[in-house]
Amino acid sequence: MTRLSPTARREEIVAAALRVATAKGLANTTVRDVAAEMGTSSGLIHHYFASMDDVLAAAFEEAAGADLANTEAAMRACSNASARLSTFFASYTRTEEYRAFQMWLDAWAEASRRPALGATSRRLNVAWHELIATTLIEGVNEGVFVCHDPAATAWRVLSLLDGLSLQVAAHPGVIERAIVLDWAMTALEGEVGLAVRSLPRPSDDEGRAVAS
Amino acid sequence: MTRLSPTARREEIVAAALRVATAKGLANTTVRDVAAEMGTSSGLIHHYFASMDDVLAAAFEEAAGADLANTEAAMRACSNASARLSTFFASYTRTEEYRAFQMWLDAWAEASRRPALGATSRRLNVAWHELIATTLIEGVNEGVFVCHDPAATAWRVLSLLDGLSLQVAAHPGVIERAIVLDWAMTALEGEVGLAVRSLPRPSDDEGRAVAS
DNA sequence: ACGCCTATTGGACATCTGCGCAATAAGAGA
DNA sequence: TCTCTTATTGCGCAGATGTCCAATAGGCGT
Repeated sequence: MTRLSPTARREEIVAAALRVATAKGLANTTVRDVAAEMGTSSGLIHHYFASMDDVLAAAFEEAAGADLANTEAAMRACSNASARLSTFFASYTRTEEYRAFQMWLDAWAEASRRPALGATSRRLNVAWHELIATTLIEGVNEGVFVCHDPAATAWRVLSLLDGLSLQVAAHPGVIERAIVLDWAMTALEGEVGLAVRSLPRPSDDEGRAVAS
Repeated sequence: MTRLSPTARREEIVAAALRVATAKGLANTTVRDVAAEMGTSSGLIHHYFASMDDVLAAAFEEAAGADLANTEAAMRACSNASARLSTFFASYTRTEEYRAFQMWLDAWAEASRRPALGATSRRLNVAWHELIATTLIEGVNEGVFVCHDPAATAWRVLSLLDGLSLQVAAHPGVIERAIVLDWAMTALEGEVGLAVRSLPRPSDDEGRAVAS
């Protein structure tokens, strides 16, 4: 259709791919889907991306990277490590649950088959881990957390959240989504020597208000 | 080729599908792959299964169901809850890591797209959960565990293992597979009020000897 | 030895997939 | 207004996929 600049077109392709992937999953997103979403020909996409793998990787990066950046920003606004952790949990479950966690499932499953998507998925997962690990170290330095191996604890917290969210997304009804946050925070409290429920739980109203 | 009885042929289809799925993932297993693996025509498969979804579900059930049964049997041979938990961890990481955890990744991702596979995946995940929850309750009754919500703790343990194993499978090198078991057991010890490292860690030699 | 049931064949069918390429046209600069 | 770069088209290609079906043949019971 209308002739766009390379950068603008590239961004629109990624945006369209993300819209399709959010609706039907990364693994089910095809070149023709994206072209139809944009209202252009399918050949156009290969003029900007060497392979579909690259398109999906860029779309995934767009979505998950934005979630990560939002969470990071929200945490930076907190004055202490405990508040940052609470914000992390609230932000994680908000973005991961209300948005499409199915995209993460697809990314993990496809990681071994699509190199670019796999590299992106890996990089983002590591970034999430470092976000937690950094906060744990800050908490230890503040004297409020007891944690002998922040990197290990961070992987456990992240993996626990992923594992629980995975059940919510793949097997609806097996775990009530509303309880995931509480369970994960309880586990972390045990890990860093806090009393159960000492980290304030964000209320459901709060979470829903921001998510809409 | 050789004419088999319906039950025998059905079993061979499932076995062949499992072999293919182990090699290249559930999501990448096609009717023709399975037929080629058996050395028969592809039409034969639809004489026994209404859809490919059913074939994959049966193959996944065969694999994951066997792992579950083996773990259950090994745990039943233990005399107390602590030993049963140690056996659970050893058995889980042995089967899940040395075998193809990729199959679980595919099952979770495909669960929303393939009804039969999704139902099987759900059922098996719930069964794993109940295995842990039951053992936790036994430990509480024995007076060795302190656990206010065994069902919640069981979901946390299982999800933590899934989340960690997921990283090992999807992003090789990000987490060393050898350390997953230790991390998960450490987390559980915190959950049930045991001292760190009080649950005996199965040695690597042990694990590798049984896995071969 | 014969007949019948059905396991098995082998390919047709319609659809989808990623990718590539020659042709077209839009728009910026001269 | 003309030219030239290149964004965009539209389709072709080769291969894959799930499903279905008429035809074949293997083997059990008579």
